[in-house]
Amino acid sequence: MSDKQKFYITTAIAYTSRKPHIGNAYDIVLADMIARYKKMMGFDVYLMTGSDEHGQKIEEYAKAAGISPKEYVDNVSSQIKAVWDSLNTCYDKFIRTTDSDHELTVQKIFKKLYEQGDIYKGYYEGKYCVPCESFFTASQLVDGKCPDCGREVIDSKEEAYFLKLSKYQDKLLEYYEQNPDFIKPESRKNEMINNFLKPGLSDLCVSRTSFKWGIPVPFDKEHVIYVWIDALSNYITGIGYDPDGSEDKFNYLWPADLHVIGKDIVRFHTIYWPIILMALGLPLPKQVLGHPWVLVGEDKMSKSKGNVIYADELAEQFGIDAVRYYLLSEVSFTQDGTITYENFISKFNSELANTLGNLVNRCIAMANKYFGGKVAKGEASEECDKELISCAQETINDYRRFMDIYHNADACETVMSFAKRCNKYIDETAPWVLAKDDSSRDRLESVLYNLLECIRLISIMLYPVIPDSCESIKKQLCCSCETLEFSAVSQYLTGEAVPLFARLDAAKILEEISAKQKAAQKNDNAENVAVLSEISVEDFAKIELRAAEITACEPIPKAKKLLKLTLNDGSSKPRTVASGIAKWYKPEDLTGHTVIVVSNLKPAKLCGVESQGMILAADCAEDQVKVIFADGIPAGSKIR
RNA sequence: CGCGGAGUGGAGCAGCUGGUAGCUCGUCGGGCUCAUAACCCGAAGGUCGUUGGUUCAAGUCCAGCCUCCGCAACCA
Repeated sequence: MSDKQKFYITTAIAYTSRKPHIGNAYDIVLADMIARYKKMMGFDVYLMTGSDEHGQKIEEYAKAAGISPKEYVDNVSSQIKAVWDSLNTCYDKFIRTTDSDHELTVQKIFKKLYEQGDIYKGYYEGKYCVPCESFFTASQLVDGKCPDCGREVIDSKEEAYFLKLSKYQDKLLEYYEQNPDFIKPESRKNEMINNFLKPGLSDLCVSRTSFKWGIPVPFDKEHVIYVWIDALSNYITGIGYDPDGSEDKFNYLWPADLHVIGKDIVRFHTIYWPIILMALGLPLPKQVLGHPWVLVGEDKMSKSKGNVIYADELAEQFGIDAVRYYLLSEVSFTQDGTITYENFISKFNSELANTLGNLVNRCIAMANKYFGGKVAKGEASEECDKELISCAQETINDYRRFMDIYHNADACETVMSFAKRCNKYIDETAPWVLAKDDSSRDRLESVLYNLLECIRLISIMLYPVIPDSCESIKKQLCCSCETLEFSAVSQYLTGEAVPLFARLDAAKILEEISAKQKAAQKNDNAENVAVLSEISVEDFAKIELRAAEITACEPIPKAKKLLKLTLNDGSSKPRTVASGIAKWYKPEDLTGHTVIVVSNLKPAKLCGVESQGMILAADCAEDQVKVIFADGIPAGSKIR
């Protein structure tokens, strides 16, 4: 295919439950950066990404939306693709697990593994709570009873297919040992060995009967193939694997050189996936990179918290490269990165606009102003020249070293501090002073040449991170030389100076954003006032409310949010109620007060305490709850 | 003793295999004017959560404790 060495890189495929947020997008941006870097280093790169589209959740979401699962995933998958595209990512293939060739191959894989005995039919044994219609493992039970309702559970068996993990366990450990770089970062590998491999693997359940939206087991229509074999196989089905004879493309590309995934799914990629491959007789991927997450402030992003940031919207507002740069320079190799608008703007202004953008702009401007853009290589004999050049060389070395091990944030930092060094060089040489004196014309020219060379090197190094901006630099330099070496160009003829990044007005933007968020929140609240449908008097009559005096109150150990209340509800027996108000009330604040209790609520067990009813409380504001006191009303009074 | 992560100048972070505590932003003072109110220099500011231990020497290793944050359990 090519005389270059191949590099096959994949991202995790995104789950089509909803539009991906910026944290999900980190995966593809990181992979894209690596892909671009590897291309630059002369590899024949193939980057695959895609969407994971089966499963119970999607079945449910589609049902709730009143459309078919296929319609649902078609919609979300195209959103995923749109977000990826909005970030200027250059993937070669976008696979969908609903692609017919993928589905067909997965069935073949399943069948092959079954026929050779690596998959067998067995029973998923567990405890079943009939009223809750739920399965639990023995460890999930509370006092041997249903953790949801506290009632007795029965032993139950469900037919299912299993993959023999245990059979390959030793071989897998051996692979870890022989390939010390298989899992990165290192800490994740230790996690896998200590938590899963050492205790011993139990066989993996690879089919389900509880939902239909999946690839059917080809020889047993009651079952669908569960996510493991379906989703993980994308890495081979997407490039033409076939148990009956694969395409050339597969033979060329496999094994993958790098799986880029989030740290939460390392286990699936370093235990289940290699074992599936071993069972298929295929070589294992060379490396799995489990990257950290992007958090919003302190929190994980979630829709319910209302702190979701979408990459495409951010790119729309601030520019594609701004988003790429933020992600790639902020999220380090092992530690979660955080994103806030404040940080985003501050980083944008200080690093992209002030340090880099301004450097390029002032240098091109000077080249044009003093030499009409025509700047040739000259002597670089002064001390500061030598320093600059050796700094350039050092930067290139460090940059390569970091990029080769995917320390993207460190690579960005290295290049940025080199840009700072260039700014300093301008101060040291003061070209505007040289320009005043005709006799220092040669000196001025070589100073500018040195700067333009440095800018060229920076644009090459940052290309994988901020491709559009680096293209723009190239255009301004009118130079297509991509040799990562100082002094590779003999003469420049620069073009018009175009600012790369316009500084952002932080105060103004933050104000706009908070106004927008407030408006959105108001909308939410307005909707919440009347979201429930009307009920009849009869419905209301089903609820029994009584006044009850709190006779005792204590915290529940192990429960952060719960208080255990003992109530006198007028009856002879004290009533116990667990209430999630520990954050706002101390036990002594409540004892002696009278409250209103829903007295005919089905009891439930919470953190080991049986709660017989609930007390009324109001959600007053964001994160503020007030109990409704009914002091003075005799205990046991019926409320209507 | 549920699992895991973290506690370093005002903020956000580096500090791997132990030997004078660094970076970015912010603050203050100065310089420069080619450039995007940018750029450059200097200063202030930390007993590196706490206690004890190992060592000639500990953010850096060990043990205990405290606090914060996720997850799990959980707002009946």
